[in-house]
Amino acid sequence: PSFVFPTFQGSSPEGDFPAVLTHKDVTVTLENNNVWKQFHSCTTEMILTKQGRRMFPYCRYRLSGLEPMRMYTLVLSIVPADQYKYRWSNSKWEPTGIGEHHDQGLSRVFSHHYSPSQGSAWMTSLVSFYKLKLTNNMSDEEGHIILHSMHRYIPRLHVIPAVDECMTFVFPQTEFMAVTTYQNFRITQLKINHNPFAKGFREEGSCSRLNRIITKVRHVTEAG
DNA sequence: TCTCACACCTTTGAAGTGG
DNA sequence: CCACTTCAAAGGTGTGAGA
Repeated sequence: PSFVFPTFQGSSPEGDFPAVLTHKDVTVTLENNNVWKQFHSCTTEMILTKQGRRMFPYCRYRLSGLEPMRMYTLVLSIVPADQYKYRWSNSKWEPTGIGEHHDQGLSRVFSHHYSPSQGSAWMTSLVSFYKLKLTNNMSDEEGHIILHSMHRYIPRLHVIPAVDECMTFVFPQTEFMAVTTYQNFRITQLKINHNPFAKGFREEGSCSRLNRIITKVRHVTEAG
């Protein structure tokens, strides 16, 4: 199956994108659609690092309509959403020329760690690609997905039955900008508020980061 | 723009504990 | 045995300064 990628809009009204896609009796639900929609409305950004960075949000699906006894491999690929490179300018993303060529030889896919499994196994639990890591290191040997910073990408879920043809599912709201430093402050705030690993940066109640810093400074001052 | 050391946090899994 | 708790190590965060 081929896909037409949506045109770039920067932000879009909520509810534009389906949380459910169906192809040949197979239905895929983007389970964390609400979080993706929040990020997408600010244009999602994903950090690239040399050693590899997890995505947040990550792709989390619920599948139905698979043949229970059949074996399937589930794979996530991340492909360019368009041919441009971008810059963050005046609080907006704007195209700034033709992007880097997407090296097919270098492009990588991420096979879910339960692959292959029976259809029944895939359908009884959520399928989360939280282990997937993104890197800008062209010489990466860890098998991470290699992307170019300041380019726009879209994840695709591939459902591959043992011998039949591959089914590909694309949720436009999972599109993101690859960056090495967050450009949009609103994205940083969304990450901090939603990702458990970033809890240390939340400003809540009397235990805020600012208060802790002040306390620490006071401590050092009193000790010295 | 990119990289790194860092404080701060969650997650993981082994070891301990009681029924 | 099993279920639950405790604990320390491993490892995921954005930061902020320097390149």
